[in-house]
Amino acid sequence: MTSDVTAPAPTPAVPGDLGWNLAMVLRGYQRLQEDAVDGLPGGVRCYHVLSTVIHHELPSQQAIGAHLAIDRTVLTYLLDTMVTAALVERVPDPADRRARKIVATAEGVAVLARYEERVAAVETTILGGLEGVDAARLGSLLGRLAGSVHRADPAASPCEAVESLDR
Amino acid sequence: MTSDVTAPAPTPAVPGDLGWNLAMVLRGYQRLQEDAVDGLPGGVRCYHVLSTVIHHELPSQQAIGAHLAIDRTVLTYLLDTMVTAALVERVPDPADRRARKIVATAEGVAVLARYEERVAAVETTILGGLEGVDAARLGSLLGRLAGSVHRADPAASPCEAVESLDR
DNA sequence: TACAGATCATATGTCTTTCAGATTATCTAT
DNA sequence: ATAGATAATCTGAAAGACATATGATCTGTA
Repeated sequence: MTSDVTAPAPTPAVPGDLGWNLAMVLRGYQRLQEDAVDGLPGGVRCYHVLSTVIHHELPSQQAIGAHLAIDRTVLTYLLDTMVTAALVERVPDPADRRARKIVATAEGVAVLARYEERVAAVETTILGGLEGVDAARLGSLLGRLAGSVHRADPAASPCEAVESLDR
Repeated sequence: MTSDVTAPAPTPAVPGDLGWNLAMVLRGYQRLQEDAVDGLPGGVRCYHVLSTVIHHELPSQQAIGAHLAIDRTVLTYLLDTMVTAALVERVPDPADRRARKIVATAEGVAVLARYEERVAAVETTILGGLEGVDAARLGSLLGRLAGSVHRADPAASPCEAVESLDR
């Protein structure tokens, strides 16, 4: 099997394989991630939210939910557990008192840093199925594709909020 | 600390981005696919099952369920709807009368052929965010990675059954 | 100012989906 | 022939997602 891919198989052999491959990889990734975030209240989603809060400073819960495709009603009680765990705080936005900005506590920042190492290890493990250069290539391609998908569907993520960090 | 491997950005900037990218692409894919399989009883999963039945001739429901990560109890009534729709039949395996081999009817084959065009179009659309060569490369890399993930976790898919087609 | 409509977070109830356990029939091995 | 394991099915309980309704607030308009 050579890896020159130009001519022979531009599309996977069977329609649907792309989805199967994506799902397979994502499933393996999530399984490892579940172990990696053990101890975090709220599980994987807590990690996602915490990471989002710290790395993209989104202005409202709604923006976070849209970014992660988490329903607002679900996000409410997910944040409850995170506030209880003292990872984040709900700060009323002075500019818009309906909205609450979610900010990480000092402990939240520390906790995220600790778990990011483990998640990074998970990614390394998953990508370990490919050689270094290919892994990097896949990451890059996937990132570009995700960006295009994200752009193609503004409904999934309100770009206003993300835009500032999107490039 | 140690994640600087070879190139400037082999790993996404933030741990978790890989998962976010995967989820984003998969979500976009599935959304399009849901429209594409409109009219198929049982939705996307029906397509998956039908495709699996026809392309990989697995010996039992259990093998199908493992391959697609569908719970056996769920598969039972999913197959019910497909049998009702005359897409597949449950054929008692003469070699093992506990097991039922799921075979597609002539109509099932025809229906799948029809929908495969639409799903292929979906994949083309999704991959349209990349240029041709890159799309092919991504497909190839993803396939290899999925294979490695699949092999790393024998629990998710009983390899006996799939092995013959897994090349 | 006053009002209407829209928006953010939350609370509540419904509804689908998932999952564990028990059941029946069958296979395998001793 | 008997015991234990396995394939499919059935049942009920638990979890999760989703739509809807509510209270507070913002925006625009007259």
